[in-house]
Amino acid sequence: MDHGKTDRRVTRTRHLLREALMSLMREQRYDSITVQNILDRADIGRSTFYSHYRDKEELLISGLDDIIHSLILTLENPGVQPDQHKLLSTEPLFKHAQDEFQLHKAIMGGHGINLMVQKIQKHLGRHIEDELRSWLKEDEAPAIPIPLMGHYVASVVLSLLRWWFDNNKPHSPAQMDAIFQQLVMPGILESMRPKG
Amino acid sequence: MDHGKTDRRVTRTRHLLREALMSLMREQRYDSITVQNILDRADIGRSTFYSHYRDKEELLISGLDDIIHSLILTLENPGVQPDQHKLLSTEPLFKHAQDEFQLHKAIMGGHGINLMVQKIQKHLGRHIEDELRSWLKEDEAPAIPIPLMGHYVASVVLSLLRWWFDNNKPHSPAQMDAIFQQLVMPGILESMRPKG
DNA sequence: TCAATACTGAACACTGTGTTCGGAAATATT
DNA sequence: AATATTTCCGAACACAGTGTTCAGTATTGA
Repeated sequence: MDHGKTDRRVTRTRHLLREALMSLMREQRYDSITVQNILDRADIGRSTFYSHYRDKEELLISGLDDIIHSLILTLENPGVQPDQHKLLSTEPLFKHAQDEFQLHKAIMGGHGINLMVQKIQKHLGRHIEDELRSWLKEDEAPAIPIPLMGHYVASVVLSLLRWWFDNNKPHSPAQMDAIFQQLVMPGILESMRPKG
Repeated sequence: MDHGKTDRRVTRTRHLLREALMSLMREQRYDSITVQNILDRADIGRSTFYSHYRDKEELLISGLDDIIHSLILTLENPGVQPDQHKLLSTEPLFKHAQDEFQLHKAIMGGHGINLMVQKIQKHLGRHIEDELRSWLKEDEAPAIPIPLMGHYVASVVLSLLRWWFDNNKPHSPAQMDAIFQQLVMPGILESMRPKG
């Protein structure tokens, strides 16, 4: 009935591989990591690897999709009621990044990791677009294209996150969110007024 | 006396290699370009390549440093008098990008090209920091760290540039600069007031 | 116990890297 | 023009990493 054990086994192997890659990414840049490195650390055979993943990049993506998903959820459901003066709360993101420091560092640090950043940026951008659109009354059109604003906000979030890491987290998540709001909201509010 | 010919010859070879790389980057991502590809396109021998550059990345950087330099100059000397309501004019940048479209596309498009973006961002960030500091009266301290603001502004500039490319340049350079000002300046001005 | 499924690891072909070196070609010097 | 110097050429080589194959082993489920 519950043939979960077989599946768990498969999952376990994949899990080991992901963990090995993540672990290695904390020590060296993604580009310089070898499939053999991963194999050694995970203690997994070569052919086993290739029976699960087409190549290194597929492994990377598979591991990162989970993280992205949880990040997106974190941002989209901040557990706070909507606020006309707050586009989105980035505090949960910074908090998440603080808790899972190593992981985020691995993500932000690497070179071939930009897929990741692009992906987050895309999701986040879309989410922000929706949020912005909901602010508009019908037949209103903002001075700046909504998709551009989404792109803008998403890139700022990630840019602040990167700065925060590169400078060893000199502020608390709440402070970082406050900075974000302070930098971004005035321009957004200004631009959302149809005839400024 | 004028032994320029020898130097020109060397320069010519290097130039051919750079051009070949740039040309290839317009067609495929940097990562997938082979040294042999470059050699073939430049019609240069293998050992000659390695007598000039340590590896592919060094060639990339050598070619890009020039571009970065000219971009930085463009931004730092916009030929416009300083303006208390304008942190920097990005119009020259967008204009430059329009004129040298292929090149910029190659720069923004690639994968391993992030060195480039990082470099520009660093220079630009520093320049903006200086500009911001000049706005402050002595013993004033802004609510948000100056370096963070520099990082923020630089990342927005590059982010807008990228959006502009990805969406086939739907606006004029002047319009893009206007959008930049509109999004960024309110938050900056707000944050520069020492006690808001 | 038997069959199915998942893992192993050695061997292999292949692609790309960076080095070496004898000789050719271009350039500079006299 | 003859010679010396510098630069370039390209084949050959050793090396590292990729992805595949396959016969054999270990695990699991009935």
